[in-house]
Amino acid sequence: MARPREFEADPVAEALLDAFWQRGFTRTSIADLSAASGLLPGSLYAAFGGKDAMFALVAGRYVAKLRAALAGGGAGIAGLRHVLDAVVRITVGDPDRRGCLLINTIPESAALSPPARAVVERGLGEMRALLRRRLREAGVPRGGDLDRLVALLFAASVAIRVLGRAGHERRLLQDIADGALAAATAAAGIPARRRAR
Amino acid sequence: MARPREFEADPVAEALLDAFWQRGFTRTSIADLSAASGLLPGSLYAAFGGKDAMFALVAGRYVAKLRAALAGGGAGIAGLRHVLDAVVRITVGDPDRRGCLLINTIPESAALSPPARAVVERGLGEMRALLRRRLREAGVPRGGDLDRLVALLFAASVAIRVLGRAGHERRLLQDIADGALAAATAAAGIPARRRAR
DNA sequence: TGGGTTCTTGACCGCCCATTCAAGAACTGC
DNA sequence: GCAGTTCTTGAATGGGCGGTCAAGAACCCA
Repeated sequence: MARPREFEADPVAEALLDAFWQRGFTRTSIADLSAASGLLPGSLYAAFGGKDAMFALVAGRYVAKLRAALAGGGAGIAGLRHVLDAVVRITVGDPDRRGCLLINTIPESAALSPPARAVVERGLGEMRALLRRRLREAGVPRGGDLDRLVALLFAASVAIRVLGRAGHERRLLQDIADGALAAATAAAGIPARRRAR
Repeated sequence: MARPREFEADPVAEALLDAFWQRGFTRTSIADLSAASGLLPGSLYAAFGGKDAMFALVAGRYVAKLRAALAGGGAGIAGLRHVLDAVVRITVGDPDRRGCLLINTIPESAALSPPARAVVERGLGEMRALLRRRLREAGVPRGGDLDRLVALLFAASVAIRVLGRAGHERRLLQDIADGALAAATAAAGIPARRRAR
């Protein structure tokens, strides 16, 4: 046995996530991470490895949180509504409007290590798979229609996150969610209920 | 009069655009710009000012090219189809899959100078306005429906560009365009013609 | 109490960044 | 051909980057 570490990994990882989420991978320096976590560079490297490993860790935790935020809401069309509304809610609920860590990372994914890039890509794939599952539960049969609806709902989710980061007003983001959902329900032959505004 | 410059501004600006488009603002160094343009740093600074000014210039040229690429296609629903198909075409037509310079810049817009940021925001606003104009031409009256349709089509365009940069297959991007267009035509009461696949 | 192990500290490394500048080169007008 | 002006060159600047490391501190166990 030896000297115990003076910090807990969880809150430190959360602080690293905050830093990466706000400034992105490239523009977040080790000094930023050190300031955000309260740990000196040496301790960060001893505990987590290099910047790449820190980002991969943080991205994995982010995916888990996203998964939890979008879970529930029941099956069928209600579940779809729940997912899209949750996307809007978490987007505008962040006062810093940081958008989605995974999507923000796409333009700089060439700067990521392969493992970190894999975490990002798997996370996005999971979100797309969630929408597909919900559509299947809503009674949409496999086929071209399903593909098109998954694409549309995925696109809506991505755009809500991107335009949320760009600072667009909630109304636009909600219009995207409503428009995509109305399209999905109509095309799938599910009675859609227009959302009150 | 004095010594004439040994290069033309236009092809040099085009080279700068290529560099920024590929690697983004932050990760593109002056050395990158120098290598891409064939000019030494001193000449770049003398001709264009600092990195910020170079990016603002380049972004303005990019907007002009985008405007040209999306123009035409006639009025009404045909014009809308033309715009969305053009977005898909220019996205998958780029072998490097660089996506949209403006949208790629959103996550790092905090690193931009205010003038450069303004160019980016105006460019995106112009694209949204183009979709709104086309919808009006297609007979959609002003009101909540118009807002929702603009939002959906804009979201589709943004997502096509983002997911194109992420390397997704053409099929997904075309599904997004088709889904959004089908939704728009259906919701607007315009007879939609399903696209052949 | 003392040896062994692990953690923390903060200075340090070499490199690359955006930017500047003095010196030389190339041109025009006289 | 000379003066004046502008352009090009290439090195230099200070600062920040990701990453490392030796030294000291804190702990467990014997």
